[in-house]
Amino acid sequence: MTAAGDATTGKGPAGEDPQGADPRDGTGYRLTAQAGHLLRRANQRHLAIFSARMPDLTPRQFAALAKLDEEGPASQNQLGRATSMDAATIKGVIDRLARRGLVATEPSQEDRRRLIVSLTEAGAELFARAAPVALEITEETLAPLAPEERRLLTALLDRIS
Amino acid sequence: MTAAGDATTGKGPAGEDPQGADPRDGTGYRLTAQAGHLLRRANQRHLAIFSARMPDLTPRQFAALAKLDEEGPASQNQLGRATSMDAATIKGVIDRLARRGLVATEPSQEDRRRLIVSLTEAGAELFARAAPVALEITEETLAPLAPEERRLLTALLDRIS
DNA sequence: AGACTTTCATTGGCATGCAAACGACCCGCA
DNA sequence: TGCGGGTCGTTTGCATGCCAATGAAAGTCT
Repeated sequence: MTAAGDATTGKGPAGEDPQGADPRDGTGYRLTAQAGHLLRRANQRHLAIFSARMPDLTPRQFAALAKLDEEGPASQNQLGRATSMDAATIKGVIDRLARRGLVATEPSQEDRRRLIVSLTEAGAELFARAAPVALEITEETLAPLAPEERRLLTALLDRIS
Repeated sequence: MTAAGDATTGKGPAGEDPQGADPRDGTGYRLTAQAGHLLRRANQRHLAIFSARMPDLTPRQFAALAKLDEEGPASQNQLGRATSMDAATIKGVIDRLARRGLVATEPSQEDRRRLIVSLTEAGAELFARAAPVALEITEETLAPLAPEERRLLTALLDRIS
């Protein structure tokens, strides 16, 4: 270990307060006990696993390809809603995918505001190769949990989404 | 809200595959069933709640204040590790907090590489007012769950972090 | 002491993510 | 038929978030 004056604050063992309010100090707040912090950390680990296993696609780019594969062509905003990205975000994602030739865009005939996005041949092929890896990523993300716990976590996350 | 909630049973002969692989289509991938997607969506909802309840502070800015209040002054990188932000990210957060006079920075005496960050009077006061709100944010984030489920989710998230 | 390894802070670059503002366009309704 | 409200895509601005590279400063090992 390093001896560079790095007090790791061992703190007390004690029966912790699961809510994060701690009577020991004035404000009663422990960052690491908050749901938001835990969600962020879990997500961070997941993203690290993702980029290690699928270096050529970002999670969002893959999500867009997956949804296009799942549901077929859609307008940009539709696709954004389906993947939980706002209009500004999905635009950047689609632009980058289009620049790589993984998706194609064309204006809609019925509604001239809309920009229809569809998978290209290359995009479909890449997705087909990537999908199994994506399942492995989910697997590795949930690796610390037993099968029963994985289903439970999934269900709980879905309910607070 | 979706049918993914009943994933706790062994299921029948050919029920849903909770892992997200679905034999019905070629690639066998359902985006909305993946842990990463659910983590992201849950986090998204949490961030929305946060910014609605605490418009003057971002989650990361608040986290930095909270950690400083909890552990006292620390170097920038130390604080980053304590709040799970990398060196590049924590720098921006501290810069913005310093510009608002909520934290102060000064070079360390013992180690001239280090930049010691501490709460200012104003920062401590703001945190004192914000901490109760932060607890409410956690509360609202977990509102859809029963107390027992909240503890369970927290524990599961901690294990995959 | 001198070389090698680490750590610290900073910077540049790329990719989200969200809010707000815009112009174009569609639709229901008076 | 014309108009106001809502949608679509775009752009700008700000705040993460991470990687890689860099120079300065410590620490370690011989």
